[in-house]
Amino acid sequence: MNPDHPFVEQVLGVVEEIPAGRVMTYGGIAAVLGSRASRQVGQVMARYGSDVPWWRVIRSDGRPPECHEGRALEHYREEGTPLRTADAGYRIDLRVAAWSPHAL
DNA sequence: ATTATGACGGTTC
DNA sequence: AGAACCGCCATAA
Repeated sequence: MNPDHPFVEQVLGVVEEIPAGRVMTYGGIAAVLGSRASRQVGQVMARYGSDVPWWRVIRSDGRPPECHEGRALEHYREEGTPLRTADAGYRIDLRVAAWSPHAL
């Protein structure tokens, strides 16, 4: 898997399309690319996600990656992403914040 | 080649 | 709600 791999470019392309305050799940992105390889999306983010709004890519649980949940929270507050603050940390309101690149 | 692991997801219990 | 399982595919050992 190198940066030139089409899958990588497509993933990064989709992520860049996500508007501020909105989010997309790993599986969602994989689905858009006609795949179910949500893990590959995660891998791509881990390797090449440094220069895209990675915090807008979350898990289907409505929580950002465990490693960066604190980091992501700052961005969410900054962008006004719909959050559902609960006792055990917080989670994104997927019902409202979920986004799809269909309308482009 | 085989096994384990990972910024994951969905189903089942 | 939480845990166990299986599916997915690239990488590392």
